[in-house]
Amino acid sequence: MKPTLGQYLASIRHDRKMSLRKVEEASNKEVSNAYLSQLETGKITQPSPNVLNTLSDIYKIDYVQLMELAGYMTPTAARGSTERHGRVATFAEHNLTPEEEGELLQFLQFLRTKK
Amino acid sequence: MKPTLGQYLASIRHDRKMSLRKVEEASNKEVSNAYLSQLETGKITQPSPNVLNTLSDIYKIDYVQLMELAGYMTPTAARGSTERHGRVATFAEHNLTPEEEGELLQFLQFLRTKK
DNA sequence: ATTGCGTGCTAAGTTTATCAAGCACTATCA
DNA sequence: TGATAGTGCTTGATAAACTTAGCACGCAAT
Repeated sequence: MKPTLGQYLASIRHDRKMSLRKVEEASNKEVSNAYLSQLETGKITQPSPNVLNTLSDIYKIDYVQLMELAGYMTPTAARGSTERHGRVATFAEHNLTPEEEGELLQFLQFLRTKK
Repeated sequence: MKPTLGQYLASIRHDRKMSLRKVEEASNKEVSNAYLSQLETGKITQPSPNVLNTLSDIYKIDYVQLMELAGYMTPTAARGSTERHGRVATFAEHNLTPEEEGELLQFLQFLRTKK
């Protein structure tokens, strides 16, 4: 299953070690903690681009990436550029430790050998 | 002075000499004529990016411009679009499928919550 | 124990985009 | 005239985004 917007937002927030209310505060109340929770638990799947923008701002992640995860047309996608897989959720934003990197690689091997 | 989204859409449609129902048809019913009317008369100010995309497609106008007129943040306006994390994405060269990305993300979350 | 805070989450409400149906008007043509 | 079809627009309903208030838990210190 392709990562959902909620999954991705949650994983990023955990990586940044921020609480829901911290993010709310960092957004100047533009995004309430309750709303963020609904986003991360998948109860809301298509937040307004403005919300996505403030989140990408806080987390320092790519805005267009969030737009794509939310199922919105993006300017690059609109130009008919082929959407290559692997471009959506690179793990560069997750501040992986070397240990985690190793575990993930191992898990990836497992995934691919079992196929 | 910048026109409103509705004004702009209406002027473009008139220029293209299309009726509301023609546009509806050209969009494969993705945009109803009733909805378009409300858009042009300013009763709806923030249509979904997907709607804007199909309209920009039909009228052959710039998608990003419509996004801006609708009051949405655009990738070029959002800072960090030129930045693009300089760090190497560890898994970038692994050609991950969306499915694999999802599984890896989930696994990473598991790794971090078990600590 | 209990006060108190921080955590994520939910329940119920308001607002808004979106659709289907249909109205009022005009023009065309029998 | 009357029928038909095209025009923009409105109305009423629904779904989904968003808000506000508050719950329930865990945890630390009193």
